[in-house]
Amino acid sequence: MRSMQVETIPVLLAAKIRSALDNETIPVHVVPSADRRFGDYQTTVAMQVAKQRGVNPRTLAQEITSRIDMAPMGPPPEIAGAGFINFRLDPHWLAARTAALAADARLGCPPILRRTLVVDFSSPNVAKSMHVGHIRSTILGDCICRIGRFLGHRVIADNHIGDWGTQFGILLVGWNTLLNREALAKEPIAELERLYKTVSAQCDPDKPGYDPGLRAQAKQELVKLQAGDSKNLASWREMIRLSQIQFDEVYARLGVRFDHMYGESFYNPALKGVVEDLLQKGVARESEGAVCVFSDHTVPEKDDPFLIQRDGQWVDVPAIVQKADGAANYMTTDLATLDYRLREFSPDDIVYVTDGRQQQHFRQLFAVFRRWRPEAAARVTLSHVWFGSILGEDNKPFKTRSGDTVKLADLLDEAVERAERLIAERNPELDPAERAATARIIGLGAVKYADLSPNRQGDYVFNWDKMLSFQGNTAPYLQYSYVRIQSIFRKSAEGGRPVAAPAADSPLTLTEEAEILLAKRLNQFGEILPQVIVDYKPNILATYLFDLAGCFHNFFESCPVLKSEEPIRSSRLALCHVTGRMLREGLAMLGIEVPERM
RNA sequence: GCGCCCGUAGCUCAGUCGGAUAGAGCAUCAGCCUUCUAAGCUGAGGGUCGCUGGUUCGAUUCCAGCCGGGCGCACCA
Repeated sequence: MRSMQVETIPVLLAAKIRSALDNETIPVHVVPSADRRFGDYQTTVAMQVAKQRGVNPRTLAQEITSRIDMAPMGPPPEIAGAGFINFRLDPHWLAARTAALAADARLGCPPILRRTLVVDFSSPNVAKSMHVGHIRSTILGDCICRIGRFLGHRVIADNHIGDWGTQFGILLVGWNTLLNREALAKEPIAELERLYKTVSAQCDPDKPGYDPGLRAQAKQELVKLQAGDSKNLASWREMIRLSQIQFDEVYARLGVRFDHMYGESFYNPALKGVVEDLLQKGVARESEGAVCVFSDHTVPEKDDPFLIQRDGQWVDVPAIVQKADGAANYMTTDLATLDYRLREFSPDDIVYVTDGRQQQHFRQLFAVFRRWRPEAAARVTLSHVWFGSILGEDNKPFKTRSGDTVKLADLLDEAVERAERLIAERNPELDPAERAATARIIGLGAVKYADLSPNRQGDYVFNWDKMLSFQGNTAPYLQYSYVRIQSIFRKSAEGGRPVAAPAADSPLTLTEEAEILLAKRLNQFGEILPQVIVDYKPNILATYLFDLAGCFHNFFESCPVLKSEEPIRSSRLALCHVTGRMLREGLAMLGIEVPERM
């Protein structure tokens, strides 16, 4: 399929305005009109410019519109209110554009400057089960990758697995003293979690069974591991191997793929050099036995990630790159990772998808990196794409290590089971094999959509019913819209008239209100998709698809397709075809599949 | 204390580079299946956009100050 390589409607209209203003650089925002009475698109640029120039906005709007030639897009623009300029689209022009859209591989997305994007997401920990806390990063990150790829960017998905750190001291003590081989063979992650839980409780001074000796032993095992002790190294590798099996299973179910899974340990050999280089360049210095990066006082105190006000005084909150015990921490690892990625991939953007509580960490990380490698930092945009917490019914965050978390695998099972029950109820004719396959698509889609449709920065309360609700603004609603379109094509084929994909030059005939509204909405896909990636906000795409589905249902209710006469019939089939494709591909960008029947 | 985020319909949430009469879903009520899948569609009711000021022709959106909630604040990630 070819690409039509055209600009979006707001871009075309903005160009006309700029040319009318004799100013090619002025920012002009053309947006879909809030109300249908005000046409299809509107701009407030006349009021803004009039303000700067101290002239009457309506007069200026008059001047602008008199110099705009709208043909063949639509009638001359209208002026309304205080100086709004409203544009209307000619249905014939819209019909031609929609026909081209139907045959466009990019669904109307404008050409882009290709960028290289590294996306760091999911980041599960070895020896722990993946739980609801991992779901947002995994699904959001995957979605960003998918949209980036669709737009034509080079995307590198990198899973920064937690395979190193102090928890392995505790795990090794458990491994050496409490390991049940049988349990490990049966349920490796559950057994590893049991080891961790048992030993860590005894290493916690605030807990009843506290054993200082065991705590020292854990530290000892960690030191041995870090020093390359072969026995500990072998145990550690076994833990990673067992964990990797779990990760692979979950990712396969979710349809998430990574280009790399370099764990934290991958960067171990580089850590010493990072610290030395920071010291040598004067970015870091020793403080209380640790190696730290302090504020360089180049930004106002309140914007300085290395300062905080306490009791009216600005005090240092340095970034620690080497602890007093000589060990590196996650700041060091992240710096080494950043350095590696820049050398290996030469990215234009690096995106970190984590929860919002790590905002300070990333502000410090980015600031340290800019001071450490200014020339490299100038070539890359670093973004922390953060999201809110998942809360329990009591409005308190899920605790990560206290056992009360819902396992991701269980969540997915439950979603699929619920979907299967619902399908059996609604559509008993589906044979069991198709029902199972459809249940998987619907159940997983519901879970993903529940995470992608709200604003990522908000917290949300975990709730089975809400997450798996199949009514209203949900994935099943969108999938259902697609299914109904496919049903039309099936019916047509059964009647001996299979429907071919519409050609770019096959004319559409748009007469009914619902057809025109649907066509307008279809043409907005190319406007919203770039917005989604600019702010990394998949909910914009989700909202668009929901809205599109609404327009389709509206059209579907009021405009018979197969029973209408030519040329209306072909025209409506083309509308169905492009809507179906947009729903399928739009949902695919959210990581959601579509069934043919449900 | 300081920083970040949040506060929009009974509930869950969209919407802000300032724009016209603030939108959905759920729930409630009233309609629509002999007709392309009713997981749908149409309509109704429901709002001091936390409060108070400021900037502006125009503020849910920007600024300041409050109120309420969440998170974070040297060697965990």
